[in-house]
Amino acid sequence: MARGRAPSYASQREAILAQAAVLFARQGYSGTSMNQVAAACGISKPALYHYVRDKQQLVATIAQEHVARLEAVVRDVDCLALEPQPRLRELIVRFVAEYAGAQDAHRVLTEDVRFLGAEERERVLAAERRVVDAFAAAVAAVRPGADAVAMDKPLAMLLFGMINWMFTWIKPDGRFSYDDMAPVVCDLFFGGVGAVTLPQAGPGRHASIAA
Amino acid sequence: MARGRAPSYASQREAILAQAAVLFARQGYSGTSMNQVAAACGISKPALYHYVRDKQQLVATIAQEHVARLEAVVRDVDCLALEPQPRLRELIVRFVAEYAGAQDAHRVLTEDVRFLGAEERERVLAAERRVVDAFAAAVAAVRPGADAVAMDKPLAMLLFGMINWMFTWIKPDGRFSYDDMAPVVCDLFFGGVGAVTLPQAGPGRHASIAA
DNA sequence: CCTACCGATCGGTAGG
DNA sequence: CCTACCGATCGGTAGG
Repeated sequence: MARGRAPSYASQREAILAQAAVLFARQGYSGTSMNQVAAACGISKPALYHYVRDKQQLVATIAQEHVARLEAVVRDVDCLALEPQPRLRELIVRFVAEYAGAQDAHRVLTEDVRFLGAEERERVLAAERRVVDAFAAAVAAVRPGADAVAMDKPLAMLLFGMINWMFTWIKPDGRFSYDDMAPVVCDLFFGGVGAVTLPQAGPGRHASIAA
Repeated sequence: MARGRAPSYASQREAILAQAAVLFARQGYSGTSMNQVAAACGISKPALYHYVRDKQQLVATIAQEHVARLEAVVRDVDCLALEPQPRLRELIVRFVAEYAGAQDAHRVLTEDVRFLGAEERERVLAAERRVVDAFAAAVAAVRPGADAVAMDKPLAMLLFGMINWMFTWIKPDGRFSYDDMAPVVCDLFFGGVGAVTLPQAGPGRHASIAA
């Protein structure tokens, strides 16, 4: 009876999600085959389909679980009941740490969600929107003023730009780590946010925020 | 003799590059077939291969021409011989304008260069590195100090993060345009860059810049 | 009748 | 510059 037993369903499925995230991040959604995912997990393709319904569900799960962790970070920081500036700082530091520990899932979230079906895509985008709104509210709180209503969301997006872009240039063996850069982002943002003024509308030219 | 004539080789090739950029940006490199490119151009697949050698050359040309335009912007601004702060401001404004007019090529540059062969990829990355170095030098010039040598490149990358990320959230029919956001980025960066201090190295933890 | 898979191959389509 | 194809591999599923 002491023959080799397969790992439990739950842990095997987790291993599949982790391997798939690596491959999707490296090769893109369409450039990654289910054969490759199966091979990376050391199982056959039919075995892979025992754990996941199809390729779309695989990427949907990776993205959904990642954005759910980001929402959890927002909730955790809310529970700390901090003053505006320490609160935004805590959000930044924790998001950077979350990204550092889930770079593959993060790339899947930012690049591969477009390949989902309309319904699943909307579910992920809705979660992203909640995270963005939480950051925009945190930005508004550190920058009270008449134009805050108009500018807090674009400022939050510039902030996301700084931290989302990090994974393209920070290398594990390099001089600066994600943890090193989080306070730099905070210094830059808190130092500069007071200097920002509402842009005057150009002649007939308009564009708005969607995310 | 007055029958329909094909457009000239050069203009047809330009049209193909533009159409291919749209499709690659929308569907990714692997998710876009050469059949789709041909169909979008209203030509047959063999006709498409009359203008391009293969799929990789197509994406390489799109990325190379885009990064070449960015290098041209750097040269043009250098020719203006501006003071440090107006110079960096001019770089930011012109880069944002360049992105706004080449969003598809920009996405191809940031997402699809990984699918090139080693040689072509290195050629594009080398051009990107020259652009980053120019920004890092411009950042160093507005921020003279002992730690400038260590921090100018990461600060330039945070700056690139803000402007590179814009194309993910600015919508053509929205409230803010690329042109509206360029001065906001300038205000935020110039206002905050003075507050940045060199991060103290964590215990045994290191990471550096590659791009 | 369940689970956890296997070797083989399905109908279509990819780049060329 | 088209029709007609190739070697291979795609995502997904058959029988056992």
